Parts: sequence; C-alpha cells; structure tokens
Amino acid sequence: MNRSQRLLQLLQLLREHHFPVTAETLAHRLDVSVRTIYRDIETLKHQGANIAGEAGLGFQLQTGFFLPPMMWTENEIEALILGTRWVAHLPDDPLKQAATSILAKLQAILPEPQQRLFEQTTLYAINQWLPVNQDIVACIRLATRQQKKLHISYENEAGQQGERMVWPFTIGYFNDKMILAAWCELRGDFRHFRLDRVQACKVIDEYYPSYKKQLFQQWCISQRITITADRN
DNA sequence: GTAAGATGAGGTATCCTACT
DNA sequence: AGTAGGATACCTCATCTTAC
Repeated sequence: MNRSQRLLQLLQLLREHHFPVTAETLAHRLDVSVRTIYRDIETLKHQGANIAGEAGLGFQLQTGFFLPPMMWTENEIEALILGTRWVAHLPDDPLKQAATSILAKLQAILPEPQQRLFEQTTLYAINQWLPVNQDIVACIRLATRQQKKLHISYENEAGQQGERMVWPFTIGYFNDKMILAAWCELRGDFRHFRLDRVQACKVIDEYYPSYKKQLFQQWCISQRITITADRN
C-alpha cells in the first residue's frame, strides 16, 4: 500500500468511528508504526481534514469533511447503485423520488472512468410489492422519524379490525411486504404490522417516552436479529 | 553510475490530560 | 501530587528521485 492509499484508508477508519480512536489502534489496523499515524494525521490536517486529537483519548474526525466521490472504489459504486435502484422500486413515492435523484447526482459527479462503470452496471434488485396506501406510508415514516406516537387502524390476518396506539421505530422490507415494527401500548410488547393492512393512521403530537434507537436495539435482541452496523 | 536532496518511517524523550 | 496512557517533537536512517 502506498502513502496515498494509506491516507485514504486512515480517513475511512476515522469516518467509521463516532468516538475517539487511538493512534495505536489505527497503527495496528494499517500495519504501520504509531509515529507514522501521527505523521499521516498531520498530513490529512494540512489537506483540510478536521481531525481532533486529544491526549488520553485519541483522534476523531469532526463533521464537515467529506470524501470526494473519486475516492469510491468500483465495488462501493456498484453497491450504491444496486441499493439505490432497489429503493427506487419501493412502493413509497418520496423515497422513490429521492433514490432517482441520488442516482442522477451520482452520475453527474462521478469522474470519467467511474461514469462508464455507472452506465454499464447491470445490477438490479427488483421486487414485486403488495400495494400500500402512500399517505399511510408517509405518515408512518414521519412518526418514526420524529419518534412520535402513532394511532393506527389495522386489520389482522383473520380479518378482525383493531385500533392500536404504537411507538413506531422501524420499517422492515421483506420480499413483497413492508412491516412496521413498533411498541404496542395495548399489548405492552413489540408488535409487527403489515403496512398493506393498515387502513388508517394518525401521528399523535406526543413523543413516545424512549429513543427509537433504543427500542430498535431491544427489538433486535428480542427477535434475535443481528444487524450489520453501518457505523461503529 | 553516482551524489545530493526529498520523502517516508522508526525510536525515544517530552508534554499533556485524566484518574486516583 | 503521582501515575499511566496517549499525543507531539526531534533525531536518525533507509529508500526513492533527479540532475549531472
């Protein structure tokens, strides 16, 4: 690995951590000496990276510094295209539009060799989704994002109607259906609701008494689900 | 081919901060 | 105040690049 590659990888390692990481850890990951890490950090700082270093804590990349797109690898670009194309097929118009917009922006900013990769990539993930009400999807996503209580009218598999007050924290996308995972006030437990069976919903102007991330983690434990972390 | 300068890397001492 | 862990500075050596 040459120095340029190491600097990029060092930046990437710093980006992956939300907490300070010591030079020793970085040195171990990059297989260089601690002294080299300090020198590389200094170089990155001179190039504009906002890296905070504190004795006893380690280094942390501050917000406001982004990797330019030419630093993406071919695999990263294909992963991005595949994921975005998948989102573009969701029965969720705002997300669809966002995905289409991302693809357009991505194509516009990629340098020449990677533009060709973008144009020639034939990776697609196409799902057939059960029809859902767009207003309901938007409402549920809003309540989830804002961590607010949600009142839903729901029809279960047996065709029985029900009303629930829930704390929505995630939407899962499974093959052909979208599933809302939420804490149900009535049952006092986690419950799952198919979005195609939600008949009506209303965001209540009241924050639920927990953080969605916390609920999500508890739910993962209860369901024995291991989520690959996107950030450390 | 060789010498000089530039660059990269390691060792070690010192300074800084948190903790007890 | 003493100690430990980590960041920083200085020195030295090895390798690479360039000019002659």
